[in-house]
Amino acid sequence: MSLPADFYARPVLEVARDLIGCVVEHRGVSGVIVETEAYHESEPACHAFVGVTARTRTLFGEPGLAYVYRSYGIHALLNAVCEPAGVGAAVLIRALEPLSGIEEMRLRRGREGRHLRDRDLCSGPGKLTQALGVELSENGTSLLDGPIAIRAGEEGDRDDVIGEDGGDGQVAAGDGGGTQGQLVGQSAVVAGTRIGITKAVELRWRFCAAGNPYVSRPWPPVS
DNA sequence: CATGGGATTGACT
DNA sequence: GTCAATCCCATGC
Repeated sequence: MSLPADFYARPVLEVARDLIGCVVEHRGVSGVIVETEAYHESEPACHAFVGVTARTRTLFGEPGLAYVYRSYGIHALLNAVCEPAGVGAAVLIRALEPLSGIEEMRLRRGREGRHLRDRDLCSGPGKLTQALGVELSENGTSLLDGPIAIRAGEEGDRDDVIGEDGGDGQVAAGDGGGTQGQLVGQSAVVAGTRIGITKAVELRWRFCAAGNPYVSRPWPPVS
């Protein structure tokens, strides 16, 4: 069962957090979402910041649509459109923990895929679309009953978010740094700053499964 | 119509 | 650590 439209028709930050632990399936392979980022029309890092254009049309569409666009002229990046229709917002899927069809993922990752560890197959937004076989032409398709499916994970509630704070941008002081890798079941989620953007860099709108080795980059940063 | 800048990755020094 | 690849489209003249 795919997640319903109501799931996506909520504030994009909630959806981004709740998608951690959910499962994406496409063309015979699947993986658990371990990293997401939220984007909203109210902040300049979001494509929808400029309003409705040919490029951003999907972003302003129905919640539960797939927004797929080309990044750096090379990669396809996969997003889930959120909030009510008319509001430009989406969650970028940034990393997966491969679940099924791993050999197929290796093939789709090309020559190099054969030599990769499982943890490197989907550890980035461009890598996972290649491993899943997601293409630009799937922009605007439905995540509810289209070619790309997202369903709830096996785990139950995952309400506790580590690292959220009063909004002053400080990282919650890492409890000595040594316990970051301790999993509290699968439910712990850490919030941090988004990657690869130049605007609104201070917003901590990135969410990762705490201590999960399949994320694109660790949080907190290893400086 | 010309230009510039990416929500990245992999190869290379 | 640096850097090129590559293309869509928003912006400005």
